[in-house]
Amino acid sequence: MPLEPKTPAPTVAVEDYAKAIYALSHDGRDAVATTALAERLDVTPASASAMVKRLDEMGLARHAPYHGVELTDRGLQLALEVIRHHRLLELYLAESLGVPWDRVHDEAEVLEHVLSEELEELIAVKLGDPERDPHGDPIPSRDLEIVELPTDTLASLEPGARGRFVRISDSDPHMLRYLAERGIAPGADFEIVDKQPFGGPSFARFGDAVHVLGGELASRMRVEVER
Amino acid sequence: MPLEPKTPAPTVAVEDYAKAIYALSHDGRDAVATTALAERLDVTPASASAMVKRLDEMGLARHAPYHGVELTDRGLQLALEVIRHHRLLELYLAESLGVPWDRVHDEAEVLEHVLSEELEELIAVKLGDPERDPHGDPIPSRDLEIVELPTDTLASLEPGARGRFVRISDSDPHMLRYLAERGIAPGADFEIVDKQPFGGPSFARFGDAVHVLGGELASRMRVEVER
DNA sequence: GTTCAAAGTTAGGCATGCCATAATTTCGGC
DNA sequence: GCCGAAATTATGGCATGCCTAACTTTGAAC
Repeated sequence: MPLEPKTPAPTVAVEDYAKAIYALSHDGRDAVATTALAERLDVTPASASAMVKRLDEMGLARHAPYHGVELTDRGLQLALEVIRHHRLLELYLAESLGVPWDRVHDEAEVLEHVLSEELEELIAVKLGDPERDPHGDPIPSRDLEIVELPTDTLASLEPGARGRFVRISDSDPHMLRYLAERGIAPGADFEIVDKQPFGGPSFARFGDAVHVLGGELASRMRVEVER
Repeated sequence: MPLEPKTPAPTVAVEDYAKAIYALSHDGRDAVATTALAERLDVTPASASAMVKRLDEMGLARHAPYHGVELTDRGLQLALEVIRHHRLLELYLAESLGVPWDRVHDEAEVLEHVLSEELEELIAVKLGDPERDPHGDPIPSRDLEIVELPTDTLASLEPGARGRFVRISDSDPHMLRYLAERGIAPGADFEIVDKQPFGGPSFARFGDAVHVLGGELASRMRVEVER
């Protein structure tokens, strides 16, 4: 029996690079600058350059020197697989184990790289093949399809606007805790009551209470606007 | 603020060595031979020797050259912590996610090294601070106490003996699957019906059915004998 | 006590993986 | 065509953990 040219299992670093490229390519497929990648992963551009070269050799990315990286189909698959792991884990940890909303990200960040396909499947089934994680991020389906809905930021809305808060980046625990403490979670409907200009806070009514949402926070909160 | 002389997090290999030393020292504290360690971990004696030296330098073991290794208190703690992770995970995977009995070991083997203390705690609480894993192995308590009950092997019993099957090593999936298929699990009461000499099979009645248990299997099944 | 095999150790290397600094090249707008 | 920014290469370091080969120690047999 001839030995297959077995692909070695991707390392954690490789998976992180694939995820980062995916995220920076606007969840799609345009080219990503080495420097942007380096910054996001907190390494020097030289290191990122070297890794990108490796991803290319591994067939996970196409690297046009001086012109950025793109994921290949296989690279995209890898990225989506890891993201599926991450988001399923986030939801699972929150729902089944009661890990606080603002803590699930860090746990998932580690576990995503070691989750077996078998466990992934059991978790997905147990959760009923969910489509979004606790932060409102879409979970790639079993066959790695993902639907990224275009959204607005809450900060962009003027007083009188109504909508639904649908999503927020999972990477800033402080913002998450702040929102969690106030009972604001993806899925909540709101109405903009007031807004200060120049990056100032928005005042939004969620249920009965009006909350003050600082400019930075408001610009991270993704919303669907009621038309 | 002066920097603490922070101990670097133990690597997976270090944790595995600590576990192996613990297991080979008869769940206790006598010295373990380098070669035995090497064999169990499937490395050469030279490699084991080098690693043992490192454990010593890390303060996890005491290595008396040519006279074996023992775990220090810290090493023992580390081993028990990892074992607690492993066994809690085994039970959790089996109970909460429905991972088959004969598969939980391999999954736990990976996850034990990355489980955070927070998750460990949530799992322990969710399971109600269990004392045994699905194979009947005792789970170290929160403060890392562990009670290893002395047991006999089923193979050592003569016809007429009655007892309870309490434990079997988790590391051989084939045996586990064999038992699982026959509905034999730790906790089951049995009676020895017949036994062939010279490592031959034992015939044991579990419930209504009499099962044939080959010599090797029977000698791995730990039992409490009814007095 | 000497001897000798087994057990154990050291010496020296190798492979992987990932990062860094420094020096150089390329790009693209002006 | 020049120039600064972006990116790349060239080199090297460090951690891990394994191996083989050669040596040392131990302890039991005699």
